[in-house]
Amino acid sequence: MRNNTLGSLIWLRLMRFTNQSNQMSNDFLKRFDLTTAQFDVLMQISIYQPLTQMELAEKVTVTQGGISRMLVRLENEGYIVRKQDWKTKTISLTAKAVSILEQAMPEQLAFQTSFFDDVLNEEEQTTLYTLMTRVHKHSQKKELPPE
Amino acid sequence: MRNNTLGSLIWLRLMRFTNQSNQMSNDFLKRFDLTTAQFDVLMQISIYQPLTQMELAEKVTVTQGGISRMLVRLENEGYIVRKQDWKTKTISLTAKAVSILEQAMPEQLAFQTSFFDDVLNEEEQTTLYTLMTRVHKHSQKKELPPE
DNA sequence: CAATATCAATTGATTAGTCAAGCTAGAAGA
DNA sequence: TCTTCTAGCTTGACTAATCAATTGATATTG
Repeated sequence: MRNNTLGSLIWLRLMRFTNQSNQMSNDFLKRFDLTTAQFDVLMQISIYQPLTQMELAEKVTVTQGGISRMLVRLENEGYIVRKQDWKTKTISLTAKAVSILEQAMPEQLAFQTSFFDDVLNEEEQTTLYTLMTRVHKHSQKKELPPE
Repeated sequence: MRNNTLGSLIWLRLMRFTNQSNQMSNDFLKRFDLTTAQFDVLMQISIYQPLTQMELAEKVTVTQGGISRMLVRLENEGYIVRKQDWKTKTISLTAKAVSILEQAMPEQLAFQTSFFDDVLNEEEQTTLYTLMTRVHKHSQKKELPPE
């Protein structure tokens, strides 16, 4: 029954790895009272602020509904402010979020980096990045096969 | 503010890709009335059945709580049967699940494979698989950095 | 034999997300 | 000006997961 292709093995590997490292990252970020998803969203806001919810949703590849709920939580925690600007809501970070990010960002970057630095040299990392970039870019313009 | 390392770029790429391809896979599997997570679980059961919930949880890297809820759904849909064996519950597939898997498995495998076959040659796929395997295996024995 | 320890599975509260239907406010047409 | 359209956001119902506390069933100990 198991006639796996190389591609399907890569796929599973990627899924298991991201799943696992995501959990570890959640664990790590507990010291800053953040989850990986929240950190990701706050980072994107900090880079592109001020921006609308639609724009943000696209950056983190989440639906409008998903970003709406996430922002409600972040707003309740006092990390962001939204103000109705015209018919759009513009998002920006609070001082609290800025100061937490300042601490958390370098540490989280180092944490992410350590997954690769520990086992791959620079050349191998460049190769991995190049290959994954090609795969990712391709997937973005991929169509669903016909039924 | 953006002094990203190569590792952190790889990390983000992996997260975005798996996130996206997972959604596409969900979309694809709708024709079989399955989600990616359900397909994954059913596949593992089909390979290792009969097995306990703990064992299954480990195979798909989910907590006991997570697998418990997932199995309730799969049981309600008539895909699996659980029977209390001693103090453990043993899981096995129903005929319905077997026949659906028989159809869905080759198609899902082809679908996964196409993410890579379309843009990477055999050698590149082998390289990608090797690198990711090293990264994944390393992450499994990784410890959380001290506070 | 009754009390307790142990291990598997379930469950309540929460985060995170999807889809699709419903609001809401400003823009445009009659 | 008043209705209609539309873009952006929210929300209800659901899948999927986590953690931590609880339940259930057997095994062990006093």
